[in-house]
Amino acid sequence: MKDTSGSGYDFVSIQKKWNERWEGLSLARAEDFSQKPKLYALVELPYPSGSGLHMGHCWNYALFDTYSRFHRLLGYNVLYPMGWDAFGLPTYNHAIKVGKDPHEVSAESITTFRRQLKELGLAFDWEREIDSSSPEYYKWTQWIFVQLYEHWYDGTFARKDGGVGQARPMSDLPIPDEVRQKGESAITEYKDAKRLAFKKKMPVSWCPKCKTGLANEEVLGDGTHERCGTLVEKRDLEQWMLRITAYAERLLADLDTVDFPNGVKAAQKNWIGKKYGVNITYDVVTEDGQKVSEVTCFTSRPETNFGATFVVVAPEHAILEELGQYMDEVTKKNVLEYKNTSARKTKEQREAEGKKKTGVNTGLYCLNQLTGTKMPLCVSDFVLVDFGTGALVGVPGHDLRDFQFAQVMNLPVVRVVTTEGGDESEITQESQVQEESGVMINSGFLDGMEIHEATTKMMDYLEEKGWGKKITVYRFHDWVFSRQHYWGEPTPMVHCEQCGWNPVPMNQLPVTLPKLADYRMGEDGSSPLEKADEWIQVSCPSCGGKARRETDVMPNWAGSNWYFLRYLDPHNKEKLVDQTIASYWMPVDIYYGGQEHVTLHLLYSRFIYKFLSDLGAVPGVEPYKQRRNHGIILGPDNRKMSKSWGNVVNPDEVVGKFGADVVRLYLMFIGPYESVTPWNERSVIGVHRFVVKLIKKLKKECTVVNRDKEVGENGISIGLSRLKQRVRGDIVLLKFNTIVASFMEFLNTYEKNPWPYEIIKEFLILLSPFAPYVSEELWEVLGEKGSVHQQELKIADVTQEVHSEIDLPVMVNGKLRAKISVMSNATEADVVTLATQAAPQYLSQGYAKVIYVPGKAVNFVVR
RNA sequence: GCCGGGGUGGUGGAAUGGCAGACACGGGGGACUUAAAAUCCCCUUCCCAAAAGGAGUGAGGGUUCGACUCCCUCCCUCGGCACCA
Repeated sequence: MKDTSGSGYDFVSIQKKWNERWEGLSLARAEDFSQKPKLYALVELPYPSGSGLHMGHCWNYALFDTYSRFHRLLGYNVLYPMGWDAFGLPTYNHAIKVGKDPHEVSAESITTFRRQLKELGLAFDWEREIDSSSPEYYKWTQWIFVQLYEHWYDGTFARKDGGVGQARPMSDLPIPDEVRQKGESAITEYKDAKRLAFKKKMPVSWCPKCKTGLANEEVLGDGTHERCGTLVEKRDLEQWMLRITAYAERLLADLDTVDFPNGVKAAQKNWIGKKYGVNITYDVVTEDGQKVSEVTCFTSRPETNFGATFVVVAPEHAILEELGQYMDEVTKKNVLEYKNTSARKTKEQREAEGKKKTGVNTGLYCLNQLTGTKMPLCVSDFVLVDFGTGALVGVPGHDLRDFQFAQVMNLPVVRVVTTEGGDESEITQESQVQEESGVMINSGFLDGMEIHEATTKMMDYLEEKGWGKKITVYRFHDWVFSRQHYWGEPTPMVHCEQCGWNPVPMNQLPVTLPKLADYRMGEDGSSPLEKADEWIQVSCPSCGGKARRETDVMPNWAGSNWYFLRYLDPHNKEKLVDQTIASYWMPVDIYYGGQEHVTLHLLYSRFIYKFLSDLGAVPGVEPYKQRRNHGIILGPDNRKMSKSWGNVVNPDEVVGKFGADVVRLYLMFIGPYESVTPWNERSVIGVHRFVVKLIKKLKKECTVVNRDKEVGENGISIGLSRLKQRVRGDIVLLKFNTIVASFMEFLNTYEKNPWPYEIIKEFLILLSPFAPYVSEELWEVLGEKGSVHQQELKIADVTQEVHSEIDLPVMVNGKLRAKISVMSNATEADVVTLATQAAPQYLSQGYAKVIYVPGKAVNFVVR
């Protein structure tokens, strides 16, 4: 395809020539504090993998390269940066596979990526390039961690911006007297329980293939690791955790202030899963009524509590151990066995069980204060230990799952809500279980009330009596922030036998990742850094005694949480980012990235930004003003591109075959920016034809061009001004596909017309963000000096548009019957007269009414 | 089950209250050529032999002079969440 057809399009030498010439021009340099309006356009930074750039990257970056270039032409100070999310599992796994040092593998991949991006003609501000795995960068990732460790969340603190809740230094943490009285270790324990970064032993998801713990967000709905597809297990591990749940309320509320797609907002709300309800505490009693403990149940529907007949706790619930002493030996054994069996159940087994609940009775009871009855206390794995309190109060008459459990366990069912029509019959089957509507009965002071009205009444009542406490619970959890592998930021913490955990002092950051002879993971899941003896041994920052470094590293999200801030001030040695520079550029005006990051990166980085905002380190409270998700480019066979399908389209190959401009234009033309569309080489050829035709036409026009030729008010001039309007309107909406169509339409329409010099010049400026090489080449052919990319794009105001002759549809009762040709500013009377003549056969009986919408249509209403 | 997208020719897709199918692919016919490739011209939603005409944007109803577009009911499909109390 390399100019074999005599097309005059030798893209190889054109690209080579301009890549060299552009090198010194800094076409994409963003200037801090420029008087021009700023535009921060951000694309997700890639993790550089061994296989090179994939088509999805190209799509993502080419579209926003065009967006950025276009705004530069309009006079914006545009920041469009690029960097490398080089830490993390993909690079690490690849290094292990090829048996090299991850440092080396990562550097090689970055070199490939950078070359490929440049060959696509992407104009990034390379002076701001960052690498999350470089010590200069991860010094600040570690600094953020230390700050989290050194802060606690005050949920009642009145913020400057009028909101409530803020992170505050540990030194401001009030220590309650009862804690103080217990002494130093109690105070330390109390403090540790409040920190935003804290260590906790807990069951975490564990990937047996990657041999590391995972955050809940990294485990897919089917229970597999989102990176490698392996079924995850649960393991008890000591992990560093980040208290993201402290920010739940603000993460939810501030969604209303940003321009994100509905789906993204909904997914984040779903993920956070806020629920309002009440925690009711019940006395646990033995058969003969002796109180032995208490259990707290969360419920969002307390109004049905007169119908509560049992309490169920999760098999892992801590209370069971304590209650063991009050159970007989057989019961105790049953409970333990049940716990072990359910721990071994896979997700599939649970799903297969479906409605068929399982459980055991503890022989103990909970006292229902409302009815004075003793409710059996049971154990079942349909109760989740990590939602609410891990215990629930069963109302089998009005909750389907409770009913199913009652059936299996032979527990009584009491009706407290009537079905439609006032049905008060006994509930004996699932279909009778009423959850959403009805009137209260058998419920004392609630009788006669509509069910939802009774909810608040009951909450108030329980609180008044001191039996319950209103509470908001969240579905999501604190963020597991430790990984037992090598290729990540070392966690900047030191453990001393005497003083416990201490953060590495600021002046000793970064804690650099040591090189290892063998950087593979231990078979037992131990961190590879355990092998770095010298590195581990340090003196305690607090007492100077012997201490050990933390050997777990941070997850791959750690570096990408805040990377968009480092682009602003990439070489700052004193601070993460200079406040005044950040105030100039932030927030990110538009952020374009993948749907898969919605509850991962996008939520995490909003959390970290809010924390940094609490520290006063960054302006505002939200990092991204506008977010758009890109779609997916499928293989030509309509399946997801994958090596196993053999349907991967390699960017190097297509750029080599068609040239960068054609690939860029095709990526825009392929469909809407968020669509899921197959790659179609036939369609690439369509775009190639357009480019060749354009070059042919313009080269011809350039040689016959007469610089004095009048532009005048001819068709092509009006056509070009309309094209400009369309391009400008569509680029704001990211409708790149229709823009390319408009360019094609323009060429088709005016292919036979002469193109005056001024028209060619303006056309090339308009085209330059879309096809940077071709337009620059033709700019030179035209005899222009300088770069087409440094010109100013002038777009006239819509109102100044010249009136011209247009086709106007003539409709009768909304049906198209004729067309007339009128001036776009013609008077209604003239239009109606013309229209009447155009469709006489439909108007012979006269008409009742005429509606004229200038420029759109004229419609006669005939009755 | 809940939440969020989407459903338009043979295909990717245009049109967000005013000419349905822009633009492109594919297909058909023709020109050029010894031939092929490339290129150029014409046709290409469906029904009817054609014209005239009619039907038509997942289905049904509604609002409107006028609906792919707005409202209601339903179906299908993709994505997120889900034994979440």
